[in-house]
Amino acid sequence: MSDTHGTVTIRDVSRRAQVSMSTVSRVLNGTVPVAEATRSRVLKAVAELDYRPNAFARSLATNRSGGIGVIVNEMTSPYYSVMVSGVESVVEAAGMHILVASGKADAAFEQRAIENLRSRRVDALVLHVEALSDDAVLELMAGDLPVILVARHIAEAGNRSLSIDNEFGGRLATEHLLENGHRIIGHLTGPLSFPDSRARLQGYRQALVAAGVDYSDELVIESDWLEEGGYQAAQRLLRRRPDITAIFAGNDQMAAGVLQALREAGRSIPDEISVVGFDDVLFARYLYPSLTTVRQPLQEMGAAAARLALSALNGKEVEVRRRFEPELISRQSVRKL
Amino acid sequence: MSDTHGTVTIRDVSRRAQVSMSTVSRVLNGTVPVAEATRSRVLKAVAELDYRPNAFARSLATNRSGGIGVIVNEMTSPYYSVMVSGVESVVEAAGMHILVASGKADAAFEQRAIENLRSRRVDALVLHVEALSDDAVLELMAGDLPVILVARHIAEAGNRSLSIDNEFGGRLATEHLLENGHRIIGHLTGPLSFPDSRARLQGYRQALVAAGVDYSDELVIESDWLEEGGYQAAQRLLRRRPDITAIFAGNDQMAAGVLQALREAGRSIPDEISVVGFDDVLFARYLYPSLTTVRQPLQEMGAAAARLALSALNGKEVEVRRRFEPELISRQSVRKL
DNA sequence: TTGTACGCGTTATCAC
DNA sequence: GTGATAACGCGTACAA
Repeated sequence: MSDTHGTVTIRDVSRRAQVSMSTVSRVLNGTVPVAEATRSRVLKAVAELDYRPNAFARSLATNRSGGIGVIVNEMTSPYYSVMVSGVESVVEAAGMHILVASGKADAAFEQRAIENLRSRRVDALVLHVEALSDDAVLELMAGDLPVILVARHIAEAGNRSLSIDNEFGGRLATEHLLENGHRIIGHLTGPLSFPDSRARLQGYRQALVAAGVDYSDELVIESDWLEEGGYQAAQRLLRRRPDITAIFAGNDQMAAGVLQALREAGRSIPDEISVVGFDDVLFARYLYPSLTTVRQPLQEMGAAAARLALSALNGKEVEVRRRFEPELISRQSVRKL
Repeated sequence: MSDTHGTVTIRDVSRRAQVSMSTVSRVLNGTVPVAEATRSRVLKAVAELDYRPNAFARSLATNRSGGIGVIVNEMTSPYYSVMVSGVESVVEAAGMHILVASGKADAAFEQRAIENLRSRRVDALVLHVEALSDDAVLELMAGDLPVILVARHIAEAGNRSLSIDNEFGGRLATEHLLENGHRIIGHLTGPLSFPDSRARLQGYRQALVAAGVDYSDELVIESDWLEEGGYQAAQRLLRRRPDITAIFAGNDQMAAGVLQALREAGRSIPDEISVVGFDDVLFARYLYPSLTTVRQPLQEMGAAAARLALSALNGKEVEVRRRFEPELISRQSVRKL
């Protein structure tokens, strides 16, 4: 009826159902068995009064917020938002929620974001931090707040760190080109300060060697993950080695720049030059030609991280994969030689 | 030193600073002036003990969570995430945080999402809901929780609803094509059940008429916002009117499908046919040719919504723009005839 | 300007 | 299986 006369509390429910507040709490939380008759009486009162538990009071009593903190570089990025959505699906299903903060791949930002989420009293943290040092991360993990590390391998973090096999991904991309008959394959890396860049480069190199193709520094250019960087690097590569027949870009954004540079140079794709990207971001399929790339299972990794976080909370051990393997997505930007 | 022996509370600080708990509270919240000497003594104690206020207790006492709820169709969408980031920047600057939930453009989902955020006790709600009826929205807004409506105009919502002038956007796109000499201009709409679709169509029509070009149903096809839909609709359009020289797609995703269909039909873009999209999502610039489109000021609108929400909380009136105007972003997909 | 004492709504502990 | 009651940590009248 009239729910305007102040807030309905558990005490009101208890009075109406003629039981103690404790019993109401038990019915609602299902912690301890309650006689069926009492139970339904309580539920009836709850419905009639339209009672909603006060999350603040509950949190104060349990010292749990029901929130999981998530940190990624940039939540607007199509790349990270997929990971976040993986976390969310699991967390949501557990009746909890997520709080997202941006780290901007900057140590100070990341530190601040962590502090921020802590002050909000999140129950656990899922971190994708790129700038923070291993030591800082480990120190955080030593605290009492459960922390799960995503897309980053730190040996000392044990089973609390999930990672992607970037080396394997680099191999996948390169092997795909080799299998299509390519022998002169350029590679654009992200900044080599990123472990991901180095691992992908390593995979590229391994695949070449395994196929009996000599590795050459001349074919590798360090770039910056960005479209413009890919554009310029591709131009340099074309000047250095006009005989190149394929380019493996370290991410899709650089690949977009590569496509543009090739078009401007009058090289048709994939007829004259093939291109492979990395990430499989949303726009990869919209590029022209649609981009063959290496997909990272970000959604799955986010979900696994969430499961680990929840398990750390309820104490139940859970089996999740800790090393994720990328997958080749074949589209139109590669052609058989 | 040792911060492992239990939690530091405001009582510990008060004892150490030789003041009452109230005084500590005052210093921390700056509600009431405190003598400078006392103040610095308190701050010193806070620092020494590394005291962090308990957000739960604070919320229980103030009945404020510091959280602003945000609902969008899909938070992974590059489109909506921009709006969310607009909200976040303002909310964050105010020392608060956001909670995001997905509405999936489905009334039941939207209702559930709202209920969910309410149970988390958010202090205000920023809503981008497409399926929920006007009545349901108005009923919600009649409650005690401040609600700001985004990208949706409901007259009865008064100054709590922000909207984009889609009609103007449709005019912009069409006028741009007209100015470039085009006369036979097709238009692909989203589902006409969406007010946005109808408004953009209306703008298209107005621009034609204003330029003395007859409007023809034959040139308009209702589609579904999706790439595949745009692809098929473009094919139909080409069959109906092979003499068409330009297509205005109701959003960028359909425009991507249009580009593909045109390529397959052997019509070069923009030499034979020009294309304009709507939204300016992230991938618009990566399409080939890069897409001329109509940008929606989503970031700004999100920020304005956040400011309104905060103003509703602290009672201070604030001036914000309530009607937003889209803007033409000229790229490579349109050519002068 | 500062201190005292109570209330916020729930869960947990202990008794019955 | 159920009830009484003491925390939980902070804000805030009210008093001094």
